[in-house]
Amino acid sequence: MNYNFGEIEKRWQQYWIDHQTYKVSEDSAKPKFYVLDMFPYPSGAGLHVGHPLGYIASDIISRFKRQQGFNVLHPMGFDAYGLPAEQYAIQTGQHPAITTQSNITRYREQLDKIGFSYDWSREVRTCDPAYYKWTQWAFIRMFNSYYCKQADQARPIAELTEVFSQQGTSGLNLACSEPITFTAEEWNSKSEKEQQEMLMNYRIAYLGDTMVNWCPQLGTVLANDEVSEGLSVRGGYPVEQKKMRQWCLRVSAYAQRLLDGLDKLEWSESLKETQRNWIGRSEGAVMRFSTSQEISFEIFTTRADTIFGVTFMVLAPESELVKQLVTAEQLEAVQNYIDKTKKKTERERIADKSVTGVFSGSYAHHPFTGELLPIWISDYVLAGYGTGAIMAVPAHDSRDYAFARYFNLPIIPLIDGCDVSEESFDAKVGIMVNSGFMNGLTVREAIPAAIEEVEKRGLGYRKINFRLRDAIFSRQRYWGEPFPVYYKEGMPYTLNEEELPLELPEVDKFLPTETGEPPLGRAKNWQTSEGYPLELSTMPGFAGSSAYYLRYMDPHNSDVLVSEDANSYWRDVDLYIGGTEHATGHLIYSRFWNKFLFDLGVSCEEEPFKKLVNQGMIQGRSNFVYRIKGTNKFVSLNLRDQYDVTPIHVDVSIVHNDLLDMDAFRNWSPEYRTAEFVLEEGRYVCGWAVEKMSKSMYNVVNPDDIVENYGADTLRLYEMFLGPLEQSKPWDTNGIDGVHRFLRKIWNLFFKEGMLAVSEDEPTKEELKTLHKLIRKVTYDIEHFSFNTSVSAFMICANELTSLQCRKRTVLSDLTVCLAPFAPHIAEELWSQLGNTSTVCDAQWPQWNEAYLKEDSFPYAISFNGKSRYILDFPADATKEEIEKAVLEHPNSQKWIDGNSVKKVIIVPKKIVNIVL
RNA sequence: GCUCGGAUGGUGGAAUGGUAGACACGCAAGACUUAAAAUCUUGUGACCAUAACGGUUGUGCGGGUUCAAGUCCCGCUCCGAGUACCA
Repeated sequence: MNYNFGEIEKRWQQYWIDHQTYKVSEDSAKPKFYVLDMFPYPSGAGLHVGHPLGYIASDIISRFKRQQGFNVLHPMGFDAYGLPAEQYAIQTGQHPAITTQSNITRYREQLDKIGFSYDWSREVRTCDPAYYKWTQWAFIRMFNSYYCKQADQARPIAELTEVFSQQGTSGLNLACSEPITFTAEEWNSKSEKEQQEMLMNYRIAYLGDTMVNWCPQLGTVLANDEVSEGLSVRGGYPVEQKKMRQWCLRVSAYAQRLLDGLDKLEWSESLKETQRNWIGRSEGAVMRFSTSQEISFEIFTTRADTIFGVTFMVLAPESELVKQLVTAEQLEAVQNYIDKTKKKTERERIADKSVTGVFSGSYAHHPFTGELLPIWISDYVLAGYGTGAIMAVPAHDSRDYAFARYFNLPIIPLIDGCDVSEESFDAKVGIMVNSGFMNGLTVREAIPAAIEEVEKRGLGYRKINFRLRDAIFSRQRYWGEPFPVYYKEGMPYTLNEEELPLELPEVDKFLPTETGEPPLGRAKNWQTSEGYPLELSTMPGFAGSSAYYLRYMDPHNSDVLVSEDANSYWRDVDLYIGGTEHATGHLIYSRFWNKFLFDLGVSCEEEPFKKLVNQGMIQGRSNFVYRIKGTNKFVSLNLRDQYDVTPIHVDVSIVHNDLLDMDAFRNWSPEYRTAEFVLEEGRYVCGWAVEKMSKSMYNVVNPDDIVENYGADTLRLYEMFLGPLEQSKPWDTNGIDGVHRFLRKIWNLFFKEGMLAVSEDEPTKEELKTLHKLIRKVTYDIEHFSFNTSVSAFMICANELTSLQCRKRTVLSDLTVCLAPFAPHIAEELWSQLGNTSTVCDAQWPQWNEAYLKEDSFPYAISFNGKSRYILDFPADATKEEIEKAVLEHPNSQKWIDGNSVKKVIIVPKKIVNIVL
């Protein structure tokens, strides 16, 4: 009987389906374990070999935990809303639902071939109305909530209107867009519409006029995490700043909790750091500056200690203050400057590092010295951060320094001995000078002292600022969740929860309307039953992925997002595996969303993902042939220097171990039909390079092909064997034979000349040692996500058992159980061949026995005067005297002792044995 | 600029401060074969040496701690990732 992986894998996959092997339900008798993959967006290209990497790792953990007696929840679904399907729809007219469905079908086929232990009965799709009902439901709840900073949680907005009518805003500390105060009388005298407008200031989901990232090519706004270096992440189109009225989520209200929560999570330090930077907490002070005009304005600074070094002020061009502070003489120059900066896209503004700015004509008064400080306008100050205005301290801030140098403004150094002739001194160290009451203090002491003084004099107050902005939640697109919102007299109202889901309507075209409205403007009867118009934007991609892990707990419940029973059993995700690219997007939004649901009492854990592992990216490994210029002749890699050649990408599927299949190459493209080759040693060797996996580089490897040629078990093992899970690495099919060979070796331990040849004899001590070494190593490795070394451990074990000719049932049985998480198909087959009637996934994970692992001998390190060292083996129970004697009699030691005046010999196993001569 | 990673043979990569290079690929030699493929066996960091034993050196560079450093500490170089006028 040969290892016929194709037949075995197909048969067992069918068995698992027929027996619903991986279906799980709540079981209070067992501890739970929730293993989650980041669900994929089903793109048209299908899966390449890099996608399953994380899925294989999570599947190994799932199967392992199940064998250890856990009740494992391991679901999968699809993040089905997204731009590519819609872009494709615009080009072809094909409805995105159809494209998405066929892509999902293809993904599912590809995933099924790899033998994952998903409970597919729990599948969710974000575009399914039964699913997005709960996305819309959460939105309604956010709309109907405000954030109370005293209680530090979200609360129903009805509570707030009650309080407003009794005491106005007095005594309240609320997260809001604009800080405003009013009395109960003022509130009560407002009209319904005016009250609604004021409530917008506090809702967690609110409609706000904000500067947004507008992408003209995509025809939609984008969130900050969807923009990178001024270009859209999807598509790479330029993005510009534009003021628009948009739905927003008050994520910023949760900034501190999002920051604090990180400490308790088992995430990689680098990912936590990325989130900390994104949240961007900075402690400082707000200071008020009066001006030569009627008004005064506030700035934010983290360096209050540098107040005596302020020589000018700067406003962001978009700041409201500009209008108020510009003088008549400067009006034209300022207007020109603002027009110029407005024309720049975000990208140009970032790329252009040259110093620009214009004087407003006004002056601010220095709060301590009363000196006049010119107020400038420059785009190096951002409208969106702090107050959109700064105090400039050129001596101690490099940007202020560059500006001061360019416009010839004074620079006052404040730290003893610092040299600001060439550059600013930004470091927060040194002794203060030229600083009035702070003179003689260190910078560390001066910062709090300055804030204290500012507060005492009533010039400002301590303030913590966050970089984290509210999430912009509207997209002017078709293929997304519709908002459960309608408009009455221009004010938004949400639908009742009973009216959900509000299904995505059909449209004739997926483009904006002639009047520039989003595609939903084309939908017929897009209004409530009372005839009020419905919202035309749809929700962004991250909406549907923000709470999907909760839905998996109870995916078919039509009454609630997740029942209390299901939620209190599954609680949170014990292990989440996915890519780092979601660090500042999905992983922030999800945490925010979950915290909101936690405040509502829907989710019983405040953090959704306890442990998170980022699998590395699998890059492509391209192959090249070298064409001699102007010919159809190709020269092998190591001879190419002798010719003038052009490297050409060649499809990796016709290259094996970097050797070109020349016939296949001639058939690959008509262009190469007549290709000739210059060979080395009769072979054509291709060059290679690590590049992104993409069609144009001909380096995409499809997992289906690997499964076809080597089997799913080989693919699974090989992906793990490639290197550490978290490391990015190129895919290189070259080494796969070794892994495949290992599986055949395992197979051959069971079968001899086509027959099962398993012995019932008791295993020997040596055989037990080999087995238990494996169990210990693999158990440890799985718990530490070191799958590459566990595959090695299996290979060593197989080699040892082969050379021991070990065919003992007890040994092979445990070996099979250990192998099951990695290579489930072959393990099932061997397990059933051993006569078991249950599946190997329900077999108990074996425990190793230390007694079998005891070493007979132990290596001792012997060093002479700390200058040389030998390692000698001694029996584990050797006494100090025996070791001493043996060391001194050892020829190497004698040689060493004779030629050198040795005073001290040290023998070190775990404990040090000193021999003093 | 800042933050976080990383640097070990021809290649991918192993090494709780304790025999560096496990395991695998590749390569070489051998066995089987008419031959090739497949399979199996042996060898494989570099240098020196040998009939054989063996020796020297070696984990990006320079220091340090230690009986002992790829691993810990200090200072560099290079590479990768993220982030960026965040005051």
